[in-house]
This record gives sequence, structure tokens and C-alpha cells, in this order.
Amino acid sequence: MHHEQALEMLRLQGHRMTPQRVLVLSVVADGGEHMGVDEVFRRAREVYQYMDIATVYRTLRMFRDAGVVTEVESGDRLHYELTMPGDVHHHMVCRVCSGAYNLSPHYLSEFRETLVQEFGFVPDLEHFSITGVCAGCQESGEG
Amino acid sequence: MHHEQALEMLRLQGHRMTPQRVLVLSVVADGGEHMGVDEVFRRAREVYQYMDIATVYRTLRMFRDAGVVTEVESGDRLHYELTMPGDVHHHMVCRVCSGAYNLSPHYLSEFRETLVQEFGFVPDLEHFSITGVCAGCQESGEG
DNA sequence: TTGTTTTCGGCAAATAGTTGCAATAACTTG
DNA sequence: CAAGTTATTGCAACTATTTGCCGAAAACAA
Repeated sequence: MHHEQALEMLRLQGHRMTPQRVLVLSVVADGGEHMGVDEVFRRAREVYQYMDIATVYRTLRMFRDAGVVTEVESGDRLHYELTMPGDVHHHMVCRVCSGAYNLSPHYLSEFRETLVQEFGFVPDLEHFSITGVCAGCQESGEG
Repeated sequence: MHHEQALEMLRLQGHRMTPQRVLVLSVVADGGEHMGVDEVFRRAREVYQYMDIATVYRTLRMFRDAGVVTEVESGDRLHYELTMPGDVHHHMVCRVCSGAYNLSPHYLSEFRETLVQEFGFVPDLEHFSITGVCAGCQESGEG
């Protein structure tokens, strides 16, 4: 998704376009890989020095609910990235090095179906991330 | 697992047996279903009025690492239950009613194998819980 | 442009949970 | 049982994140 499309989506959903929101969106869009809240905050404050951390949290949460960013629980912190409709993926987060690796949703679709059919339980796998130890850290014997 | 066995396990692992630890263990053991940290704290403080919340957190974390209690992320809070070696299970937590349903580990074993074989990533599925909407809340149209 | 409505932002205070530190108490040895 | 060692406690301060409040600003109408 592009910057402009995201703004359009937000407007269509009736959200007001404030300088703070435009700024947060551009920071996340320029960030590339997913960014921690504190990093979004620091970069935004470089541009607008009165930016408040609560505004960053509220804005990112709203963006997530609107579907323009994706929230990743990386270790014990929240990270965000611009939603890429053609590239939906989950994350495997390494508990040793904090590295995040993408995982195609097809690895979970069967599991999802099973839960729905056997228990009628509809899991939230959209913002799904799995903690564990990655291959590299395993070799280092740090698992 | 029983109270006594848990104490024995802790002692064998070299942990000191303090009144605070014995108390926290008995509270969790008597609690039945899994309990929130605040509830463990409140009940413990009824018995020993100087109990500190930090002690409760540290004690439960240590019990978890020692294998005598199981940690469940219920919604956005931590819950604990006495580990039952014959009854290992995961949890499906409903985001609407906060209800928790047990899930046999066999539903995840295939998924686990896939991650290990394809990515060398060893997931932490021991303390695994899945958020979603349960069958009951689905009917109520609250999903 | 001005006025009206309603959402939003900034601040401060609250939340759950963690951590550093000095005092204390549990285990160990004699 | 007393002394020494070291883990553990209680406290306060800290983390990340959320929330209540109220003035400010966005959207929209006239």
C-alpha cells in the first residue's frame, strides 16, 4: 500500500486528517521494516517537536483498526509496518536476538480451519506472531 | 501435580523455601482454574499482610521456569495455574467474553514440526494461547 | 468567513509488569 | 546452635502502554 492510498482509506472511513496523523503515517511508510513505537515517536518528534507519545500510540492503534498498518508483537513491544495487501504474512520472533522472520499465512490456514470446524472458535491470526528461537541462535547454543 | 510434589521439585532445583513462596503456591493450588496475578496477590495478602506485588510476580515467574505452574496470557494479562503433567494443553481465549478453552497440543504438533523442518525455527508453544471469538459469542453477533 | 459540531491532541495520571538496591532471611558448614 | 554466604524480600522507581479530561482544531454548513 502506498502513502496516498492509506490517506484515502482513512478519509473514506471518516477519520480526520491531522498533521500528526499524516506525520506518523509518513514515518511508518518511510521506515521500511517494522518499527517500534519509540522509534516512530523519536522520528516524528524530529519533525514536530510537540508530538506526544500518547498520540503516537492512539494513532497507530487507529491505523491498525483502519487496516492501513499491521501490528506485530515483537518480543514484548509493539511494532508497526505499512500494510501490504499483496504480502500478508505472520511473524516468527526470535526470543534470543529479537529478529523477526516472515511466515506465509498458508502455514496457518489448515490450523485455522480446524479450530473453526471443531470448536466454532474463530482465531485472530491476522496480528499473529510466534515466539521461539531462530536457526542462527540455535547454533550459537543460546536457546 | 500436587502441592507437596511442587515444593519438592523446587527444593531439588535449589530454590529456597520462603513463607512467601509457600503461600503463593498454596493460593495457586487452591485456585482451581487459572488465576490472575492480582487475585493471587489479594488472596496472599489476606494471609500475610506484608506480601508485595513484586514478590508475587517474581515468584510466579520462577515457578513457571521451574515447571510447577503454567503461565497463560489471558487477554492482556498473565494468569497462572498449577502444572498438570498429564494434562498439557494450550488455551483459546475469547476476546469478547474472556472465556478460556483448553486445546490439546496435538492440534499444534504438525505446525511445530513444519516450522522446525522448514525454517529451523523452534517455536515456544508451551505457553501458547490463541485469541479469537468463541462459538457462543459468535451467535450473539458480538464478534 | 463565521459558526457549530464532534473528534482529536496534549497533558498528567493510571495500568500491568519489571528492576536496582539495601536489608533480611534461608540454607550451609562447622 | 552460631556464623557466613548468598538468594530473596520489600520498597521505590522505572518500563511500555492506556485512559480521563479539557481545550484545540478538523470538518461541514450557512
